[in-house]
Amino acid sequence: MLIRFGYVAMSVHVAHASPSKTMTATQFAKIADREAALGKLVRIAEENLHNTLRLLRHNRAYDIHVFRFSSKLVPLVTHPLTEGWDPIPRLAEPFRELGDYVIQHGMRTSFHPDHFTVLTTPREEVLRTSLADLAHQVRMLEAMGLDERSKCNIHIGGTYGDKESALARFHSRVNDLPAAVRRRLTLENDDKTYTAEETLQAAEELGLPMVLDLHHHQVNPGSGVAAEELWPRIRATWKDTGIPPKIHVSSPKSEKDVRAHADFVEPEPLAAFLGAIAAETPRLDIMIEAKQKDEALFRLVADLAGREEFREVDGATLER
DNA sequence: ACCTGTCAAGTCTGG
DNA sequence: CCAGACTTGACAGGT
Repeated sequence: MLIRFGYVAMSVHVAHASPSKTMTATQFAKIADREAALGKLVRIAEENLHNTLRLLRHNRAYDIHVFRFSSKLVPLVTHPLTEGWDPIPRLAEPFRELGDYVIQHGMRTSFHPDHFTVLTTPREEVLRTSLADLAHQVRMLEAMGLDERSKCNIHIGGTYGDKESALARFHSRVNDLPAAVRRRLTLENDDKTYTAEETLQAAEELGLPMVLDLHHHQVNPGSGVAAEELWPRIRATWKDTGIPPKIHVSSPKSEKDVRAHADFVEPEPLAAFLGAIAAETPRLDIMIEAKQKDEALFRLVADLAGREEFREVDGATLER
């Protein structure tokens, strides 16, 4: 099994490289000249895109092939204050440059909208903004020239006191999505509401790939079925995508606060999981969600690479 | 340069 | 019906 590792949005090693700089809505509203205010947002977005490219170069230097873009690359883009504003044409060049770099170096990239994107919502307005968010992220991937192997990963959402009807809404809303959006979706089990089993069932029914989050499964295990038992079905959801299955790993911050992310990743549970699935899984991509970002990646890879069962292929790729 | 309260956004719980 | 928790990087305003 070939395993690649990646991290989320920002690096603890590359200084002053935030890809999520922003402006508050209050500040935006204070600027009388709307064109000037929008121009400022474009400048911030350019800086975010530039910093993202710096991060990709850093990733390349350390053999990191998996990366999640910040969901805040373009500030306030789906805010009501900027209604009717379309900054993507103005940002075509930096987006294209990012995408070219990703393609040139064979990287796997994705987006993961914030928890305000909820397709299960009964509220019309929330659904509208959720769809706008998704559409925006897909447009950014398109502006980068990245094909449908670059995904947008979402959770199913809330229950509103009735999981059955929430799931029914989820199904019909996914089916109503524009094809270009739907084909980019992946579904992830969450840490409170929709278990890995429930998420898997929805993914199978909708024909979407499922991202298994091992930490979420640990704190929201449902019936308690082991992740490796679900794995053959989860793996099967990736069959026709042209990309390896992806999982998320992180560790509880503390016993008191098990859902929060720790600085680093405990290697042991992951090593055990990988041992259980290695035989049936030729390739796997692992997204590390730890506070110490790429440093957590380096430590985890070093730990695993030191074990007998693993062989280091490059700085962020292992063979098991 | 550094500190602290605040920030666009949703959902859920509890009062 | 409303306040607070959840969670998080960065802003904004102050020293």
